[in-house]
Amino acid sequence: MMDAGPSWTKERVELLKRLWSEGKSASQIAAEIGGVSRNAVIGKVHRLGLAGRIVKPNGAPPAGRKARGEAELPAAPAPETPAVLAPAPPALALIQTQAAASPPAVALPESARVTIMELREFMCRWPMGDPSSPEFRFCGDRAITGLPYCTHHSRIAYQPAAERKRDRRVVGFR
DNA sequence: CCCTGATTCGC
DNA sequence: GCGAATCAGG
Repeated sequence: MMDAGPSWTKERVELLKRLWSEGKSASQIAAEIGGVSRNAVIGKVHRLGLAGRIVKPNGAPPAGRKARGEAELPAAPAPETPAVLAPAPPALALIQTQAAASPPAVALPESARVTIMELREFMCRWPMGDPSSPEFRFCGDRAITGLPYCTHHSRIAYQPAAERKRDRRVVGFR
């Protein structure tokens, strides 16, 4: 006589609604309600039309997908040289390798350091730090006229082949 | 690897 | 309608 499984009874749905509106995560709700997986909770939430409850303060949606068919971008039209970016920016791998290889002592002339918003045309665009981090900065020193980098970083960026070969530690690529 | 929610699709 | 599988992203 027992039900095979306590599906979404009124009580359970209301509990779901309440917890969801309280900001509980799907897995938390699933645990509290019991008998259901977080997937079940999410599925139900969507069916109830409760999805996408609170929008982030700024406006960027927390996370989500678009659709199965078009997971990735169709193909960025490659908007030419962004102008704000260096014509030939050093590969990220290279940058990190260098940063890591540089002695903490007299590493880079971390004089300026600017955010992308503070970056000006005459400033050195040498990236410093993890681009995905809010701490990410550009060198910001006075760039050599006509070049995207300051003297210091220009030497690194436009290192002669011969010199590179000798000073191989920086390579990486591939 | 942990977590989040989103979507799909067979049941 | 349901929810596991799968996905994208933090």
